[in-house]
Amino acid sequence: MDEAGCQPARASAGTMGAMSGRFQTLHVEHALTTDRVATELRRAVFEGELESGTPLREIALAESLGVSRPTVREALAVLVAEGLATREPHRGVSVATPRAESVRDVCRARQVLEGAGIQAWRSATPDARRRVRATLDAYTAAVRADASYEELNERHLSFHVSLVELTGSTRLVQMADALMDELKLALAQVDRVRRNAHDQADSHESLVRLLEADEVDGEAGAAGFLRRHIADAEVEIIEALDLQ
Amino acid sequence: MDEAGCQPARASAGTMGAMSGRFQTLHVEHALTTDRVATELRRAVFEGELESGTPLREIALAESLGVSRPTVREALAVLVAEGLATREPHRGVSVATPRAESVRDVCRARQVLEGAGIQAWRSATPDARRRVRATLDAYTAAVRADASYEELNERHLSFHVSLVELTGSTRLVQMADALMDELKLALAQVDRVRRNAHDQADSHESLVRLLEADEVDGEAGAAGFLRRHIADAEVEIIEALDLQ
DNA sequence: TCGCCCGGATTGTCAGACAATCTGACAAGA
DNA sequence: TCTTGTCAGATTGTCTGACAATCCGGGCGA
Repeated sequence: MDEAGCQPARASAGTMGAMSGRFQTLHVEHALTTDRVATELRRAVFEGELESGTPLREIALAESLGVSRPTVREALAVLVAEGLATREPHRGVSVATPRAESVRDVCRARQVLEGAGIQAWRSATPDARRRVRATLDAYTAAVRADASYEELNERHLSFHVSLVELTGSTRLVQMADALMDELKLALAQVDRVRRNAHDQADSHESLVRLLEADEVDGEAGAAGFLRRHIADAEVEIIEALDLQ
Repeated sequence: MDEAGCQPARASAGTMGAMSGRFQTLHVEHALTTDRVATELRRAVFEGELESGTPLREIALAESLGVSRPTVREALAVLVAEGLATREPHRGVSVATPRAESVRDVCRARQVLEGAGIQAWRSATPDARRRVRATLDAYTAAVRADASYEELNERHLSFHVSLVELTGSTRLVQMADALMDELKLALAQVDRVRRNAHDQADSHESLVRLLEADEVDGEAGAAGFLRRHIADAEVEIIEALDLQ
């Protein structure tokens, strides 16, 4: 039921936009220009073209994107609502600056959402269970194929979202998507140096093996595994941010 | 959580330039009109003035609120982002219609978020623990004082949010707030008939007693209590909706 | 009856304008 | 020199007016 094209084109734009390459301006059929602009801005943020803290001037964006200022304003409001940018009254919108505290908060929230997914493993639909395996396989395949940094990120985070999908709640999945977008923003600010952190595919394989063996609870089960995994990711990202 | 409803005194916008004493533009809570409009629309939705499905015409709203159409559009975008309204391309924005499925989904999500709060009881800050007790007391006091339906709702849901605050995660609290807003929307559509459902204060008292006794886990503990409580609320709301 | 076209209504988007406010720099005074 | 007041430029928040695209309901013809 997640694949059924629900009406809010915005939700899927977040996860699909970064993967779908660069044909945004041409191929979108009846996409409203506001969404187009928002998607373009998201892409620029995720790919690090816009550094954290960069002010997003309405007039400059309107001219460079070939749209009007009200349209830009609406798109900026979307970005702000998603937490990817911040607005200060009369001082405009700028790219959000991920602080260590916000990374900790995001990871605490991930802990809850993904943990709920794992707890729901036994009662989850076979479809959702298959999807966990599928997203993991896609991730490991991308790792072996030496895919781009952005694609690895995308597939890695998609796997974690698929854990939340085990709960069967579209709202929880939406929340997880928003959290992942914030992480993508933070990761985009990290210098390209640590792009090699993606040999964790094996770790995820172990996690899914535990699930498939129905070893869910406890510190030795999938739950504990996930807790450690997210905690590791947290300190890793924070360290990367701290040393700029 | 509701700020003092500041109706900004924007009376005479025309005749101000010619006089002498022109500095001293006091910094009163510079409420942007977009936020004012969004707040007003939210209030109208929560108090049932706008029935579910009512189309929100931009021009009509602009005239009746005394603002321009772009401002209304921005406010509507906020409502849509919050899930209180839905936009269909080229057909405009209308008040969201809570379906049984969405209520189920909201309750599933609440189960996860509030459950996480309860699990975090022992590790929560004393401040957060006190807040749970405080919001409960405020709720029961309102019940005894025979407060208005809206106020009872507000305090009831505030209590549930305070459970999520035990996690210490601002993002989880934000998510809970959004869920509660959706519930408020659904409850606003329910006819006033079942306003008597608010003798549950005792039930909440039992829940907090379990927490304060550190009896968290298990079906006999606070966790199980919460699960049953939310499940009950779910069927209650859905039944109320189904019989229109 | 069914399908097609049409005019009104509404949205999506644009252009231009203005006041309020913030920023940065420069001049005046201690 | 350091502080302070003022000012011009830049930017936002909001308004007005306009236009094309699209959707809706109704009349027309087959």
